[in-house]
Amino acid sequence: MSVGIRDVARAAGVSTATVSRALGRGPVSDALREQVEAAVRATGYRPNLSARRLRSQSTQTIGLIVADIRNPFFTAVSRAVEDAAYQAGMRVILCNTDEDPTREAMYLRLMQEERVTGVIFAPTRATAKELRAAEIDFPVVFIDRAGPPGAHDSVVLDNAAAAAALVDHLVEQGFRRIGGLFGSTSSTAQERRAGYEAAMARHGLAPAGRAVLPNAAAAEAEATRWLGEPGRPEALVLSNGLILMGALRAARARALPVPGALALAGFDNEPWTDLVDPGLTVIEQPVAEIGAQAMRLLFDRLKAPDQPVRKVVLSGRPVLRGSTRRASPGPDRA
Amino acid sequence: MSVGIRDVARAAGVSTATVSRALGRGPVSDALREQVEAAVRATGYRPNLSARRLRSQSTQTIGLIVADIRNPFFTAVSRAVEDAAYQAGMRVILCNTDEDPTREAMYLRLMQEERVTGVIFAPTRATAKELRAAEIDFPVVFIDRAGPPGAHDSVVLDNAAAAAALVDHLVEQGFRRIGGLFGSTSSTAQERRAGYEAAMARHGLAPAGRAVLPNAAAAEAEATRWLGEPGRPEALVLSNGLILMGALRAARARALPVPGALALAGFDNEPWTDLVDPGLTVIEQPVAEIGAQAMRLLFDRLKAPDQPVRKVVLSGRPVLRGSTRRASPGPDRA
DNA sequence: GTGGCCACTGAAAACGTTTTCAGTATTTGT
DNA sequence: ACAAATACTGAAAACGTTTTCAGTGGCCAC
Repeated sequence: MSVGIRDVARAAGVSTATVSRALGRGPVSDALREQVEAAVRATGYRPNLSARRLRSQSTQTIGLIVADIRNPFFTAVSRAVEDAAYQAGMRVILCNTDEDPTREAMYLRLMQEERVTGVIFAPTRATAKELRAAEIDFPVVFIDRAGPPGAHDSVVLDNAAAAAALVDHLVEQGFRRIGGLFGSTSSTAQERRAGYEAAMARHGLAPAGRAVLPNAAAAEAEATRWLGEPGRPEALVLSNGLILMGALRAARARALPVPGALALAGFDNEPWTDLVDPGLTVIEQPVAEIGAQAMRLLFDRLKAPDQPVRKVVLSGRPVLRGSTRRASPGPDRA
Repeated sequence: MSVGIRDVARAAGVSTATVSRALGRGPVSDALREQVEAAVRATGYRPNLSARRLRSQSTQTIGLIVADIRNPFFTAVSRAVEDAAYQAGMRVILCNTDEDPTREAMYLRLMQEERVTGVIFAPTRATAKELRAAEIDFPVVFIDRAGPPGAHDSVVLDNAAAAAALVDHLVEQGFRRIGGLFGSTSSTAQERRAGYEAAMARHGLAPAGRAVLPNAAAAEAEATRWLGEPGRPEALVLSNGLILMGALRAARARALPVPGALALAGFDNEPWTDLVDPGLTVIEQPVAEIGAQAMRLLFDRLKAPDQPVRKVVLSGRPVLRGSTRRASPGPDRA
């Protein structure tokens, strides 16, 4: 049926071992190597990767486990990861957890069965906390979100600083009643909330943070509710692109002019954020860099399994747009 | 080192064959099945999928080859495909071709080596044309784009009708000098262009279509150039979401009010298209349905390899928004 | 009581490679 | 010129499963 290495060996008049070596990097004379290559062309041979993986005990496969590939942040990161992986001759298995710890556990088990070389993982807080390196047979690099210090390599944003930068900017623009809407499932959202609260405190303002499921629908619902309450915030900090979108929809639904009645500042410099009117002030994350760094951490870990755990912290870049423009001429400098 | 089926067999006091059957669906007595399950728990056994695939000659893996996962259309489709695949106990290998036939060929070869069960593929025109079923060992379902009739199963939009609907709408709104910007690499963009030209002809209008690489940057550059020319169009039809975004940026760059000086109508009802001002008129594609249908076609084909080739044609849903609102009070009804 | 069937089980082969091991021919060192 | 190292090669083992094949024992029908 399918042509195997035996057929190539027969066609080339050599042993299967020689064919294997000619295709790999074993020592083979130039003459035989050419014979083998000719035989490969003649037979149309394609190696069977399942067999190769089994015998060589090296799957050349990495798992990429994220919340939802439809979140543009993860889309971009995944593209970067895949590019790096294919370039290194590895495959990627992509899994969407929808922020569900049960599915996370299921996919981690699947990764075990796949005998993956390593995993890049954006875990929920629940899983990040309990995932001990001892339970799994492959290195894990946390991405976007970190676990307890020292457990796994990770590449994250300086979330607290980024959130604080947004608050500082809002305060500087004259806003005072600044609320925050943060994802409920990730450590990253928590850090952003902490950064927000610290900055508010530093300015002598009362923080008002709320947690929502990190998707646009939940964020819109919560924001719409909030904006209907008395004493509603005059500015909002939103902990990711989906929540930012939800908040913008809520402002539209409540017919609140931005930034006149409500200023918005969020995360993720998605392509549409400068197309809306006004443009949205956001923290731009270095998405490609995050993916590439994660792969680098993973490769380094594979090369040196016992080196100390590393945490790469990248900085966000504030992109200031109209959604946070000064509310009033800002007189209260005294 | 790692615990294998032999260890489980030893722990359970049975043969490896019995373990395999107990875990699969072979006939095993209840007593032994329980022993095996206990042994699995005790040893922490996880089957090795590489070995399983090799022996069973069934990889339970499908390839998904698209232009770029960062195109929201493909993002959404891929999520649907992956959900269906995992639900059926299959893995997905995702590949980005960037519309490059060389990369397409490379990934198709990779799919051969993976011995995938099937492939879902959004090919460039070049590859779609030359990909004969004889050359490959697995069924292929074309998605979003079709090849020559009868070669492969496919699920596509009724592109010509959708593009014509946009033209009809624009004409009805009083626009006459309607241009079109279409992707240069896919059969789908070509069909949309054909639909556009047919509709223009039907209305007695002169078509003015141009082709660009289907990405936002290229589209913006071309549109900006076009809008600077004398006799520039007063409306544009854009063949996908990226090109639509590029055109909107071009309008902004040229400071042309939409729809006052330029109406825009495009494809892909992405979340941001109703957040910009004015909202963008688009054809909404049933993205989840496309992914699900592709999987269904693939499974059907696997069950009945010799059934006639099928082509599923889905309809787009026009979503009319402000970007195509009547230019003038539309007096010329006579 | 015996033949036949059924339900279950284990030994061993098989999947398609890579890798080990042992060997041969050739080259190098002295 | 000879020992030793080097460069290459093939036979066979190994990777961890599933599947085939050949039972074994129990049960039923006669």
